[in-house]
Amino acid sequence: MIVVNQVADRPLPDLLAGLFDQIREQPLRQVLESHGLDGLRPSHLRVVAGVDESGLSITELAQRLGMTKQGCGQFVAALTGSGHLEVATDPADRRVRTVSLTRRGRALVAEIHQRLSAFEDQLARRIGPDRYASFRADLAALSSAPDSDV
Amino acid sequence: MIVVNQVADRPLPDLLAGLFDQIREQPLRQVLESHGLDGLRPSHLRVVAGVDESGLSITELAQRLGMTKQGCGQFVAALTGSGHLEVATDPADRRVRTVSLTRRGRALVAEIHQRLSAFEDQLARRIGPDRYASFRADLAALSSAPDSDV
DNA sequence: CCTCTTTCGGAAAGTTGCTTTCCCAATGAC
DNA sequence: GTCATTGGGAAAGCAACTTTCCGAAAGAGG
Repeated sequence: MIVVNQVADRPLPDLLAGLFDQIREQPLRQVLESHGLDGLRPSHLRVVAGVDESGLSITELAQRLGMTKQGCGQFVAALTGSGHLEVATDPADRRVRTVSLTRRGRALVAEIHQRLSAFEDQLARRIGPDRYASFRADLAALSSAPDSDV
Repeated sequence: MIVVNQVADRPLPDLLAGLFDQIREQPLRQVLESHGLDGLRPSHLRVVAGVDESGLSITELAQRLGMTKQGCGQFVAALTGSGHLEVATDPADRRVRTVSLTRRGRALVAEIHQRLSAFEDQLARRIGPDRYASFRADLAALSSAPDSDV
C-alpha cells in the first residue's frame, strides 16, 4: 500500500502559518534590510502601515490594529525614535496625541505595499492568476468572524 | 460618494491573521475548555498533535514543528505534567528520550482534529463547499516555500 | 462653577512562546 | 582510546504583546 497523501490533511492552522512565515521571511525582511532598520522588526511594519495620511490618535490606531493602546504606544515610541512617525498634541483636546507619518515613514509604507504586492505576484504565478484571485477573495471573506445575525 | 470597498485591499498578512485568530479563539479554545486544561494553551495543542502513534524523539518532534529542541522540550515537559505525553529513554541509545501519547493524550488529539474539522465545515458553509475545497487546496499549495529549482 | 464620570495615554510589571548560549552525557568514527 | 558529533536540557534572554494601575484632561449634571 503506497501512501501518497502524506500532507493532504495538514491542519489548517499549519497551512496558514506556513504562508504567514513566508511573508515575514521574504517581503517584510527585505523591507527592513533595504532600509537598514536594525532596531525595527516585522511587527513595527504593521503598525506604521496602519497610520494613514490624515493622522490619528493612539487609541484609534490601537483599535485599528486590534491591540491595546499601551502596546500600540510602545510601537509608536519606537517608530518615532526611528524617524518614521511623529506625534503632536491635539490642541482641541490636549489628552490626544495625534500620530502621523514623516517623509521617511511615507517612503517606508510605500515600500511595504510594493514588496507585499510583488510577493503576491509571485504567489499568483505559482497557482495561476485566476486561482490566486479566487483564493484571495475567499480568504478575505473568511478572515473576519461572521456577524452573528441579529 | 459612497465608499464601498473599504476592506478590498486589506494586506494579505492581515487576512491570514484574521482567520488564524478565529481558529485560536474558537476550536482550540473550545478544546482547552472542554478538557478543563487550565495550565495548557493553544500552542501546547500544536505540540501534542505532532506526536504520532509510534512515538518519536524530542529532536524529531522539534524538527517536525519547526522549533528548537529546547523549546520543544519545554512544551513536552508541560504536556507530560498534564498527563498527555510520556517520555521513555530509548534502550538502544540512552541519549534519546522517546515521546509518546498517553490515553488522555490520544483523546485530546482526537478532539483537536474533530473541533478543527467542525470549524472547517463552518467555513465551507460560509463560502460554499466547492469554493472552500479550492481555497484549501490553493492554500496548501502556497503554504510552503517553493523548491528552488536545481 | 463644582463635582463626577469618562476618556486618552503611559509606566511598570507580567505573560506567552519561543531562541540563544552553554553545557554534559552518550554515541559513532577512526 | 581519542575525537568529533548528536540528543537533550538549564538558564537567560527576547519579542510582542497584556494587565494593572495611575494621572491629566474633557464632558455631564446639578
